[in-house]
Amino acid sequence: MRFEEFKTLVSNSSAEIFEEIFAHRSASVKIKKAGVAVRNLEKIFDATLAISHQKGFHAMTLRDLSRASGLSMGALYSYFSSKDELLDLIQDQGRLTVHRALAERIEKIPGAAEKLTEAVQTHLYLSEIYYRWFYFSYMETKNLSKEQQQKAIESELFTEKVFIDILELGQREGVFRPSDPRLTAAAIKALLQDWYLKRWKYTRRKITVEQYAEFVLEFIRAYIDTKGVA
Amino acid sequence: MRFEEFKTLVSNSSAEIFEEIFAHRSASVKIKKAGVAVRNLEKIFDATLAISHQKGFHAMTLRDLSRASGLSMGALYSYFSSKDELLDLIQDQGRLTVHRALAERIEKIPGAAEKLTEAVQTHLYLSEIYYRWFYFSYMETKNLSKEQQQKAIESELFTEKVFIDILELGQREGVFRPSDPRLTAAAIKALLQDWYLKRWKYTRRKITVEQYAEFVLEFIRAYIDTKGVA
DNA sequence: GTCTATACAACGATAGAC
DNA sequence: GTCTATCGTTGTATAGAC
Repeated sequence: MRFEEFKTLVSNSSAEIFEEIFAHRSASVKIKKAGVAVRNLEKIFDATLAISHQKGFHAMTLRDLSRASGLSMGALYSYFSSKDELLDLIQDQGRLTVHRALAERIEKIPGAAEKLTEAVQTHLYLSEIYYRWFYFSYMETKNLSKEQQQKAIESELFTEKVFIDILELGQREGVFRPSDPRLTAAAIKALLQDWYLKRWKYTRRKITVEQYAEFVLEFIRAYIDTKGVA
Repeated sequence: MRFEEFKTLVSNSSAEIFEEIFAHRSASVKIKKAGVAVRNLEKIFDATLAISHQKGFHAMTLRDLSRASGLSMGALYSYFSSKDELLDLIQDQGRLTVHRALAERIEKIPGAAEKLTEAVQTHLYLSEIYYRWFYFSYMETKNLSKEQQQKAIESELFTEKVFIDILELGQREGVFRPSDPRLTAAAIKALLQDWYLKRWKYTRRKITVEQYAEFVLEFIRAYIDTKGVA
């Protein structure tokens, strides 16, 4: 699938995200009017991701956030009860969005080789669209509470499991040669994560996400395919 | 080379590190006696890396550092003039140590295939020994001054260049098949960095650094070698 | 629902005794 | 060379007017 096509698919469901936070976290969000709450939650999340991308969540002050979001300090506290809770809110929401998109797209596809292509593309395309969240999620893990850190670890292992399952299926099918699925899946994840962790490098070199996806797939296939490189 | 052998080679030159900081940065370090300064600089660096590993440099307070290093707040300021300068000090020192070790070991070796093995092993072994510094360096990049961020980018590109040169040499030699050296080098770096970024995962799975080095080399060779997998 | 004004704790940094 | 005591600032969070 082409990136442009994927993008329109995702952006259609993107508006629902903030309505979902509002519905799920009404305990924290003290605002009653859904319209107002949804609009401001989006402003707050965007501003938080933007500032944290520059200098990190911990270095972002609530005065920074107030300025960037256009809401006063007092108003901010109508949407979360502490700075740490804001961190949790963003993490939870991001994971929900990403896992859902990943799981939905892969289970439909039959055949290990085709699943692998789909999974790699979906992960890269998603991280291209939500790249600030992916970066944020990676870099702020150690600032989380123990409970939330556990969720982050589970999330890492969940994504890895998707690839382990595909690799094992392919070995049973005979299209992938025998190798340690866990080490290979870990390597695949490392290659996928480099796309958003080193975004400055790929942007500078004018590599598109489609070109990178193509390269990563060739790189992986050279190692796992039973036949040689095409 | 085996990791244990590498370790003894490096640890012999490891004691000189802090004497070198003391010599190079006497403008910041106000202490006159070399013996005292070297001993305390080591305590300060170790404590900073340990605390930052847990909760990040920005979240580490100087009271934390005082407690962990065993020096008072006042004494700390005899070794650096601000918290930001401490960050620079550690970054500079780490880069110096790593670049020197990397360059020294690779230029001696003839032949692209052998250079590649040596470079991968050296990078992984170094990051195993100085893993807290590697992790620190990666995660704290965006907390640096613009000037220091530039140095971090140059450092990333320097390491990558080592691999680009090896790949191009191998293509001229005819032992590596034609491919984009920059994309391949970026992928190699991603695999090397995963070792210290996801240390918890590999520790949990009881993967040793030698096993990981072996795996990474096989993974890379499958893509770049002219002949198939051995 | 949003604002301004403010409380209060914790921070980096320094002065001066020893 | 290191300590304790303290300064001024900045951070998160809240109270109460509108």
